[in-house]
Amino acid sequence: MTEMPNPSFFARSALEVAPDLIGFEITLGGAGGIIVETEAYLPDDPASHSFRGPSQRNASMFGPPATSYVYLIYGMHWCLNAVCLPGSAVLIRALEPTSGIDEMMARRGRPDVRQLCSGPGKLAQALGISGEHDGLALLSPPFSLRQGRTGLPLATGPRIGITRASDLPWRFGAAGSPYLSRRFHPEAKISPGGRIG
DNA sequence: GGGGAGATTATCT
DNA sequence: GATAATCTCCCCG
Repeated sequence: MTEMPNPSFFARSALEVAPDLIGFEITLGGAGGIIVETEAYLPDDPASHSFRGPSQRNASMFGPPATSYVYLIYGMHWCLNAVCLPGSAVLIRALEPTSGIDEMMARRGRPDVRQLCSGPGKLAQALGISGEHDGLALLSPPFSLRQGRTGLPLATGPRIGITRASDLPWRFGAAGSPYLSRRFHPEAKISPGGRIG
């Protein structure tokens, strides 16, 4: 029950992996938590960094599945992705903090647990993620990924903060979790631990 | 508790 | 030179 996922877990469309990652626990150097929010980015997706093909920044997105893709946004925030099939990735958007909480609070400079990992930039800062963590294997130290919780009620909605393809409901999360970057609309709830379609 | 401004820089046009 | 998968602070009500 607390096993690492098989590498083939990530050798699928990001659209399948993104909802399946909800409930997994990810840590870096012992700090991290339960994944409660993700977004999918695909190769033919205008909002994806891979849309115009490989480049220096997005090289990791074309590497093997289960690789990290870390990039800097707005000149100051790092974001962590899990690479799936080539050119696709899942943005890890929010965690429910479970381990290394004191350490994460120190990195964030805030005592509020709800503000530790409730956003892609926040969780990267809390876990100490930066450019040096780009292109690493997510299933090997210093990262760890394991099944945490099962049966979480799943919600979907439009992705956040993008200008292109902003209507697609490719954001996934644990409905009602207090650790989301933003709430989902109530009717966006899918099914307890269910699959997407 | 919601809306808006500003921060700050790698990457690509 | 414009853009960007964000966050925080400040103001308003």
